[in-house]
Amino acid sequence: MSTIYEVAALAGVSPATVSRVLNGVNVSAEKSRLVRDAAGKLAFTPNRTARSLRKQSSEVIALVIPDIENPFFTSMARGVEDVAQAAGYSVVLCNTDEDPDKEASYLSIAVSENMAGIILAAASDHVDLAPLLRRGRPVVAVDRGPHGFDLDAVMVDNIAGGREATQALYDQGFSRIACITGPSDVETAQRREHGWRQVVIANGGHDERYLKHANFRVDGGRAAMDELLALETPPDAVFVANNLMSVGALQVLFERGLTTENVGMASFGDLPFSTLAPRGVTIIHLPARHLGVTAARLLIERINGDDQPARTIVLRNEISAPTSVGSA
Amino acid sequence: MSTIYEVAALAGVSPATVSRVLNGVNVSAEKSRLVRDAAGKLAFTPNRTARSLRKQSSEVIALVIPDIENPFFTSMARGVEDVAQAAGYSVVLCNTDEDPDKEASYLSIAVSENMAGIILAAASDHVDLAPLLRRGRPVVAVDRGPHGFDLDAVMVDNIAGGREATQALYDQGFSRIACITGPSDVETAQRREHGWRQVVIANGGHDERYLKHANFRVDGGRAAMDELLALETPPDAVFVANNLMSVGALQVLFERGLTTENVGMASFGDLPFSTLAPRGVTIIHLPARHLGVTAARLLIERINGDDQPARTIVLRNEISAPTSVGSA
DNA sequence: CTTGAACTTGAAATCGATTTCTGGCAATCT
DNA sequence: AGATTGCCAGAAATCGATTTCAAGTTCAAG
Repeated sequence: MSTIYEVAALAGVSPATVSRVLNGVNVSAEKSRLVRDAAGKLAFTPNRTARSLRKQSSEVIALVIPDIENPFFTSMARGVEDVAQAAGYSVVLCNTDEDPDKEASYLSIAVSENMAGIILAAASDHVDLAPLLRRGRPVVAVDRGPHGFDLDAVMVDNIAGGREATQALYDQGFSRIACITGPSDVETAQRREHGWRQVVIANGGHDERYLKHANFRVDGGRAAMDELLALETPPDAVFVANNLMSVGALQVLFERGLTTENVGMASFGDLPFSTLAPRGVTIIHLPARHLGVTAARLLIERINGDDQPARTIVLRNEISAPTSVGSA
Repeated sequence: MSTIYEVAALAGVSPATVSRVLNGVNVSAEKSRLVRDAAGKLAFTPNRTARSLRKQSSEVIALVIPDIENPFFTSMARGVEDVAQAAGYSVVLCNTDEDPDKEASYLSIAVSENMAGIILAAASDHVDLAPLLRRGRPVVAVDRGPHGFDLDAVMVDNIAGGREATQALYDQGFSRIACITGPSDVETAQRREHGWRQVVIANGGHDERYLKHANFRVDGGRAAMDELLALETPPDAVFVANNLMSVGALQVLFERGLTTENVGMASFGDLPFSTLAPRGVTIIHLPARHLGVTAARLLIERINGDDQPARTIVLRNEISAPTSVGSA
């Protein structure tokens, strides 16, 4: 690998001039050509580490997500990537596994690697962003809010979604509606549950035994559904607060020979590869890709020096009723 | 953010000593304590960019994959991450979208960011790894082979898998067996097709119109299935060479009111969230996570200086017959 | 003809760590 | 006692780019 010094030597100019040519600063046409020729001949690629050390910033943005195996987040990642790529940034994906320690570690790496900015779907309520912000690194919160920090955020309306989903189940004729939500210290879990609670209370159907907390994964959905069905008076419908738990809940249903006509279901978030999914499930569709696109746009604006007050953007969810229930 | 110089000043020692304490080199207990105290007081984190510039290497490994939205690859990523994490490395995920240019760009970034090593599921047959290898950066090929380079590789047996899947369809009583495979310049696509071809020829059922190339995604599977069903004499079964295309093919089937009893199906690779998937599909299960784990182990051995000749590890696939067809 | 504004260019400082080189000091061996 | 070995720690060089500073040119205005 060649350095700027070797290019300079071959072109017969100073390293400073080579740097200027590379960065498009005023240089005479002739020297510019000399440098380009030399660089081509040596297959020169500037060392990003050195550049980043000097400039105190790199063209990399970090996307920190809690579960890389959840299609919701990979879809979001795609959105981020497409925007970032077009703006000349590369994206590194950091998977925290909902673990605050892993999250802290990745954030600290982001600082010490001089990354240009961070898009964060926070694992914990208690992230410490102070070191990042002190260094002037822009951070955009996505999916999960900016816990006490003054940040741009891109969200969906979790409470409204929880309400709509629950109401839809009542509208379909169910009356004992349970809720399987995520870990109690995760904001999205709290809010979706909150939406459910509002509606069941309004309908006089509130029963605290119908509320289950689980991890946001398939096995969590399974376990919670098992518990619900084991109750003395099991619910006749369930609002499940994320896509993967819905998969788990459906598995349990089918394994017991039940269908969504016996036990109604509404899922917050599209079932992954949903065309393989059973009909009869009400879905709150989340604009996953669009969340990513929007977050990336905001971040890049901030990187480019925009310093207006922090914005929170709430994207709309769409609800789709099940196709067969009601018609059959 | 504080630097090693500030820590040195506060501790009353030289920067060199601070560095030595951080790296566990011989330093007297007393100075060591002074340095630790000072570092703690300043919340000092070493600047990775500077370290990496000097050491000519970082603790980051790049995982380059063609499709981040494919659960096969994210599952592999999880495997890589777990091993890397435990060994003190962080993993950055690079999504090439099967685009050789994006791939080349990410590989070049990997070099110029001094990354410790690369795990590559190559998009194209014609990757140029020479610059990487010249710099002594270890590269491990995963899922797709090392095209002409002398690399460690971790693979599954694509030809055997194609054969088994096709044979299973014959065994289930189907006779006109089509193949939906990936892009013709992707090695895994070629080999899975090759396995299919061997078996259909052996059974005297070869018909070139039954071979379709598509991209490795859901829409590719849809398009190919549409074309197959539009043939004068459509096939009565299909071997689909990857998981996402199987999803697409199944969609088309169901939309036309057909089932896997009318048109048999075998999928190379688990259907994503397969418990939602229809029964009646023969599956070649791929050890996705294990591929990642193995690749990461090999890579870390190389990073640590192992220089035995290149190894190729082939992991076993398992086939599972459909549960309902044949029993029903 | 002089002055200075505008533009190129190179030398050298800089980013923040690691590492080599070297000197000082104490312990060990003749 | 004198020579040798070994350890510790500071000064300075180093990684490879960018950027500041200052010098040298050219050209137009006064």
